[in-house]
Amino acid sequence: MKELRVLQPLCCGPDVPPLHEEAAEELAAVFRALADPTRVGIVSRLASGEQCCVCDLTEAFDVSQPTVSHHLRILRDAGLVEAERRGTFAYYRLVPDAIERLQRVFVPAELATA
Amino acid sequence: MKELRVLQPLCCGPDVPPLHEEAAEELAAVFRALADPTRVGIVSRLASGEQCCVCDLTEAFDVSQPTVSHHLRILRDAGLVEAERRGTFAYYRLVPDAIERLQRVFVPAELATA
DNA sequence: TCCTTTCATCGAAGATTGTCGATGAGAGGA
DNA sequence: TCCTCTCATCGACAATCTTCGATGAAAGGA
Repeated sequence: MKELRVLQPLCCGPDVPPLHEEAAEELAAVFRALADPTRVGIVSRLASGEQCCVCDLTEAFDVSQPTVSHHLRILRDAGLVEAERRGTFAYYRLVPDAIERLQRVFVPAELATA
Repeated sequence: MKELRVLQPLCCGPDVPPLHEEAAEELAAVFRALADPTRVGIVSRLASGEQCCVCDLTEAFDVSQPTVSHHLRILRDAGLVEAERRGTFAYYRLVPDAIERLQRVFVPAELATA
């Protein structure tokens, strides 16, 4: 019997049957972190490989510095970005594998066989 | 020169350089539609292939019927699900390719060459 | 025709979110 | 030591979101 299943939980392999309430909440939390155009822009920018300090992002996205810090905190809490302090600067980068993990959530139906 | 770029816009191919403000807003809108555990659950359920009427989903997710209708409207507006009326029932299913389109948004850095 | 069933919409209440200015903490130069 | 620079946190306000009960619309059976 082939069970088609498209939205996969973040944590486990492709053979976890339903999508528990807990997994749905966890997935929704990640999507919530990406549910803002400024945050999408930040992730996209960091995803191009470069590290950015907060002042770079503040300049790039036309919002105030506290707002950028706020967005970075949300992305950090969601496990999407991480920071490294050098002197007075804080350099942000994507968490390695964060994107790959997200891509694996969307498994095309014809490939998600059980 | 290889330009690494991970978050792709929804609309176009993989060779669209930055992520315009407009594309970021469009992406964020889709993520916003998935930023709720009930909606994640609905999409996951529909993604397993079966069609569901509203009363099925109301029974499955422990929220009221107007709330389910509200969530379905948000998913519909985001282009993720579509409805077909048969008699007094409304059957919902995933929009074909909606998941594949989403998966293509997350392009692992080492594959996104320009 | 009248009643029932299914679903969408309306209006309201409470919670969450995005944004800012003000402020604080920490590093480093003069 | 004092000043400057970078960044995080706080407090507040407006906007948005989630949820519900009440109601309306459409289909169909008795």
